[in-house]
Amino acid sequence: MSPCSVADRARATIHDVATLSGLSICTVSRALRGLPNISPASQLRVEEAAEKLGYRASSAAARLAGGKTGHVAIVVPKTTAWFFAEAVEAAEEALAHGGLDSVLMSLRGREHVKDALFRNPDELSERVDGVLLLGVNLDPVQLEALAASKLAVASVGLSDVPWDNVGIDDEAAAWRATRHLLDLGHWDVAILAGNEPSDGTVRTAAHRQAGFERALDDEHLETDPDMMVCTESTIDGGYRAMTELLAARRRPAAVFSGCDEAAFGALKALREHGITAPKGVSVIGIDDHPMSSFLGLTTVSQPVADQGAFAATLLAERLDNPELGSPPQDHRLPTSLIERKTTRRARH
Amino acid sequence: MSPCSVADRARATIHDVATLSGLSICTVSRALRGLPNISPASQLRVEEAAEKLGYRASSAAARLAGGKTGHVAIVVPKTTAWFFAEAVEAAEEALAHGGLDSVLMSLRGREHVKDALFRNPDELSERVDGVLLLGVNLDPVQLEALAASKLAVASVGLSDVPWDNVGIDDEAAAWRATRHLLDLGHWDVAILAGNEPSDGTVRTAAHRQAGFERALDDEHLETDPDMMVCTESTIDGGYRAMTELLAARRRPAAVFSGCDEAAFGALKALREHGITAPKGVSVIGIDDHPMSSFLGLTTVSQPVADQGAFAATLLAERLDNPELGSPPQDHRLPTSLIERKTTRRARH
DNA sequence: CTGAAAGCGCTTACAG
DNA sequence: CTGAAAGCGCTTACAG
Repeated sequence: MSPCSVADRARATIHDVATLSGLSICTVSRALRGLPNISPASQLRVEEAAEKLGYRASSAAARLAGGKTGHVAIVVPKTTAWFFAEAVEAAEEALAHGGLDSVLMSLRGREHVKDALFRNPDELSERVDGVLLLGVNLDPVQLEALAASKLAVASVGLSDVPWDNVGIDDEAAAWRATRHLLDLGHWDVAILAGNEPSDGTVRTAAHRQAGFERALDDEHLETDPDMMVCTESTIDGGYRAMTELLAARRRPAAVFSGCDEAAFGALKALREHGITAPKGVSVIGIDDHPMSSFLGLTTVSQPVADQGAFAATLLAERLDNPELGSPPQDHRLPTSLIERKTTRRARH
Repeated sequence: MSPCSVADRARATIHDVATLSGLSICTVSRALRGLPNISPASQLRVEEAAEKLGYRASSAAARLAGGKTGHVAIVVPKTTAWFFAEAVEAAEEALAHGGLDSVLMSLRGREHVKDALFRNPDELSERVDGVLLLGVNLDPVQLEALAASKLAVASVGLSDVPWDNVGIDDEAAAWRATRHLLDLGHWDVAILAGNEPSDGTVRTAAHRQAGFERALDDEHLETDPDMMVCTESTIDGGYRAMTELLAARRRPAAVFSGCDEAAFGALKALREHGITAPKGVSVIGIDDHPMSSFLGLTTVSQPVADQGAFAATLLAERLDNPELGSPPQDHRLPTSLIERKTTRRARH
């Protein structure tokens, strides 16, 4: 029996690479991690030896010795909503590209889970090197605790946050959507606005509502309180909101929904009242949900996968260069109006 | 300055627990892991000391020494499809319950990623203790390599697989759906069948087609080749398939779609031909996609979250008791017919 | 039932 | 530019 047949050859360790390259494990370690102070010749020999042996550092050992886990937590309110599923997928790909494993943590609306995670980030930093927050609404206490921790952080869709963030300009997107309605000659427009706490890191609904109001204001139009209804950002929420609007008040000429899913529900409520868009009323949303093209919903689209990938990349970069002292940035990706079949010109 | 103020107290190690309890770290280690041969008194002292110190074992150290990672890979074709997002969410929750971190790995249809992952499971087992496969189609070579590895494996939605699997009885679900059409008096029924390789671990489409054929056979009806069209299991796939069916052949009285999303596409194609369900034709799907209730689609529902949670639990149990020699089992969860608005009795 | 010792595979100062 | 040594916090035989 050969003592080192391929079959029973164990995984190569840093010692094997050191032996083969004729250098110390210490030098090997430095060479492999791209640290300075290595002669080009040594660098080359190490790389060749590692290559030949198919060497891959043990993340457990590296972590124990160096305090790195090679893992990043992707935290989402839930994975089942389209936006998060899409962003998670793109983020996971970007992180994998950087050699990082993605540990998925879904909050599922259970506040105690969120609190357990963020009240004491030290325990989290035992498990991961960094945290990618996707639309996670942190209260001020959680925000502060996380910012004070040693974890690297990046996020998608948050506001006023002391780390890299990627999102869209929600105010501008809502303005654009409302502007489209106005341009079509609809002056009597309702808004289905989202609900959210006012002291959290997620301010999407507030910004979209602000954009709506600014668009009206541009035309010196007042926002009619009767034409604003708050709702959950779901099909059911939109359905209930639209039903309420139709039941208690007069019919608007157009409806701006803060998100596509609520717009779906609104369309359904309208249909049940014998009103079809765009004939009876024009409807527009924001997001470009996959179902929107199927249903013909006019909307303002946002690049979801891009946001997830971008934020993940920023996080991976910070992790790679911890000394990188560049200040955190807030990136706003472009959105665009997609005209489909639920909006049309008013007939006065 | 107190040398051990709360602020600068480092994380407690096994040594601290040993010191406080007056036992060796070895005994502490055994007690904490629930190994036998510990006196009740020692057990108690260890637990108290650990509790008082807020001790939590370092997973990196445990892994390095013991070869356990405390991580499980959740592998999916993509996270963005409803089914997978839902199953992932439930699986992650169940795994977290068992103290396991979920590492998400999305294949995104890139065969080379799948191959890299499963051709050499040893590298994967460097990163995780177990693998949860959600609807992942392995070819025979990949299947064998994974089965031969030291990784614990469980899956959702696979067939003929040498590890614990959870799914539904696809053949029965399709039979039930088709039976419903037949019971309504529709004898001329078409099928929108899914595409899939015939040598893989995912046999959903084949089983659903078999169920369809058996239902017809029960009535001594032949499956008309003109009434069967293969398609991707997506909205677009269903749309194209239905369009094709309508263009080249006669109009069926009813349509059984192998999945709800394809049924959505079929509905759209029908509408574009001026046909609305259930008036012109009855349409039924399988899945109970979230949009199905919105669209009023009659379907056979399957419990997606339950499947994910169940499989994850089975995996966690195997990981907890590696000596557990019980043979792998195939669990089939119940489905049920949900009548909505796209099917109705035939008028002869 | 319990403990001393070796070792998992790396990284980190520190010396040279 | 390079290496010897210590150590990260556990677990695993082995001995008692």
